[in-house]
Amino acid sequence: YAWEWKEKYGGIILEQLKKLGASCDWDRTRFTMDDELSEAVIDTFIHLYKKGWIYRGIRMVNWDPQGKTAVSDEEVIRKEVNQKLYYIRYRVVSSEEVSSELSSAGSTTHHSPLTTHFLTIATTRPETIMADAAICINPNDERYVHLHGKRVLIPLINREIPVILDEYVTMDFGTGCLKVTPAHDLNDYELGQKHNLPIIDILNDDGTLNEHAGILVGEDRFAARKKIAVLLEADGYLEKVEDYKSQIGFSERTDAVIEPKLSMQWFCKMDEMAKPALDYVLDGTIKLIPEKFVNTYRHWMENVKDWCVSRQLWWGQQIPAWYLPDGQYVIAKTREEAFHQAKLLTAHNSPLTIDDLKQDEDVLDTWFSSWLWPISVFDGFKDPNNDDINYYYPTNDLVTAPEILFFWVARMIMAGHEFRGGAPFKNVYLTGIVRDKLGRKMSKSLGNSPDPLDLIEKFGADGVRVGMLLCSPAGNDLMFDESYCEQGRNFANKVWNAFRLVKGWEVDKNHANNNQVAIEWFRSRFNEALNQIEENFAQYRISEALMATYKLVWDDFCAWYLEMIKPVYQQPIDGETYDFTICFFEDILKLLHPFMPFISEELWHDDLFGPRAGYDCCIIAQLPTNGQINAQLLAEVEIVKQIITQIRNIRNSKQIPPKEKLALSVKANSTIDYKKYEAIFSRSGNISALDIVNNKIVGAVSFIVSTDEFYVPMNESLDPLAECSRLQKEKGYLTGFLQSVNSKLGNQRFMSNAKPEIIEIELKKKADAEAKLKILEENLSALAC
RNA sequence: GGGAGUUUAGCUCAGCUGGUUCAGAGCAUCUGCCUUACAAGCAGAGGGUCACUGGUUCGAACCCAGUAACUCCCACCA
Repeated sequence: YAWEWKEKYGGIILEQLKKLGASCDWDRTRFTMDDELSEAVIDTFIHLYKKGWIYRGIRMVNWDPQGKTAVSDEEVIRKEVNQKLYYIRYRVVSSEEVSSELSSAGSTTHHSPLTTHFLTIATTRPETIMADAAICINPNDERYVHLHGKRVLIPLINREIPVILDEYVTMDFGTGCLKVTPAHDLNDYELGQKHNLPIIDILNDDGTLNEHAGILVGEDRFAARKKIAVLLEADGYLEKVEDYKSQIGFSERTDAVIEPKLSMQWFCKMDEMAKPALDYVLDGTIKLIPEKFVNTYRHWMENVKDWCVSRQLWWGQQIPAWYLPDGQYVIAKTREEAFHQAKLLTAHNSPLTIDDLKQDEDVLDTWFSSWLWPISVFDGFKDPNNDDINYYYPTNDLVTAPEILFFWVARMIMAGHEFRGGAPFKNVYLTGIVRDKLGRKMSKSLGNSPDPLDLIEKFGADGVRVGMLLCSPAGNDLMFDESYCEQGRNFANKVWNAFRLVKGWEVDKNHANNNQVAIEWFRSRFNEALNQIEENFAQYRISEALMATYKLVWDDFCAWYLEMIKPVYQQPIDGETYDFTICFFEDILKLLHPFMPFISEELWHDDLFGPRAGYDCCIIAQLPTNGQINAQLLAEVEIVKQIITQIRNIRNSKQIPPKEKLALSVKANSTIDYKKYEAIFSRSGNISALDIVNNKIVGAVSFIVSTDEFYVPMNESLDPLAECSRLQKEKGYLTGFLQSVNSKLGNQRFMSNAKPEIIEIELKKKADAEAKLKILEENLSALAC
């Protein structure tokens, strides 16, 4: 990782070291990688060179004239700056030269002879006119049809340049005439390439004008700008000057204005490598998760440009190119080999010595070593058939950030194909970017990134981890907020408290187990959740897997299961229930471990779970395997839970304390055997007795769950009016619901078009609603209202 | 300018070939409880014109078209 970021931070590290007073020639100190990686990088470079995929070419770099170095894109800071837009006249050369006085050029608005013999361009950089290679106009621009095929003279130096046509020029910006300066602007360079224009570089490395400029030689670019404006003005070439705001790049280190500068660089051809790398992703050999990145990836790969692999830095792998004094070069692994090759290039009796060779001072792009990572990390270059690489290549999952999908991931795929003949991994999981609550990227300059150690101090390592994972929905950025960590801490606390409860139980082996239903229910519920969690993991939905685990532990295990089996105060628990509970708890620890490694491991080794052998650790414990699910039991317990909720509601609304026992009578219309759940009603609902009845009970609070009727007798008499309005309200809702179902079923086109199972569901909805309505009406009439 | 994506409850997000997972989850909020594991808790409750407009369909959060806002990547304007 240090290597990966060296390009970005290498300079900063050097500065710091210098400040500390380290004494050596830092500017000439190279930081290189370990020998084996270094060798692999050089070998692959040579390999690609021999295939003809490495070549030298011209590229525009960001040049810092003050630091006299090239700077990377990340080190260029763009700022909005007030500038001047200079409107400059160029004289059109024509056969019928009209001699006219330039000095009285005040009236250009109407058709004076001037407008036909001059064209006007707008530029923020008048000092570069000496580097102009052409004037470009849009072929569709009707204003300038008369200029097609003409030539113009650059003011002051009177060099003749052509007028070229290209749709690149926007007609409504400036004057519609663009000066083309291939040496000092990237777009102009490309335009120049397209139209075969000469490249005239008028700037020295320190930003002063060189002899190619012809005038103002030796002046700094900004001084030259002012002076040339004066000269143009004096000779009547300056039409006007406007204020103009635009973005300008500044060097991060020296704050100098960045100068685009053409330079020779090493390139790696991409088209032949991109094709197979694209295919791996399109044919599913490599899966990108989330899938949306496939589109981006394809777009990139189809429009890939050749990769500039050389960098003007001191830290990095030096390019294995060696120059002869005459400018020729050879590519070789060592100086000796280079010398050997170089001799072949020179005449027989050449005086060339090995010391005459000069190695290229540029280094390779950081990604030129990083793309080898999946192979080099297992020593796959030096020893291509070793056990590790055979086992780990291709690996299952690569987890990385989407912003380096192209820089790193795509290139690893290319390198994998080229150097090992296959994809380096099967799945790429792209994480989100961590942002703060306001959606801003976490960064040092904004100061909005919390210190992880502070967070851990506050919420615990598990709490912070859970917090991070809770807000990591698959494929989205994560909006980080401390409250998630708080939730994580609370969850860890909950687990701890559940442990304390179980730990405190007295066990009586002779006690009978009357918790079979609860135990069987939880086992089913656990298996159901396990399926769901596995499925979430398989789809890389980490936050959802966590939430499913969270709910299993908090709701099902703590809130329901433990409450169901919890022995009454100071009573022992039976041995069987206890043993099952310990097993469940242990399985839960295994599920929790990926999210909460510390607390789960800590509890794992407590003697509550029995003695552990030396290496019996939660981290390597096998996850529980899928077991049976009793679907009917699960469904029935859901109904039981609803009933208990209803009872709790009654307590709430009638201000009955939870400690006071209530009786419950059931008039079952379904086949559910409620007696089976009596223990649960008793423990979780504090129900004294469960009676199965065949008739309605008058004077009791009634409610309906599913299609069964429940009655809770009250000591005090009920307020019939309040009961009545409650039932009326429910009736109103049901009637409306039934109406909508009926209208659907009455619709001919629905009946003929909808799938049979949909119709069946609608029919069941209708039947259920009707049954409920019937009960409600009976209850209402019993209340006599 | 080119490309990709997002828009569902106060917040962060599910919603998997249009119909029981259809309007959901967690957090936050409100109400009542210091009930013997847990107030960092328990028990309840409220809360949404599924960005907007139109279309397709018996039926749209979901499909199509347009509009708006936001985000990211790449290229950057004389």
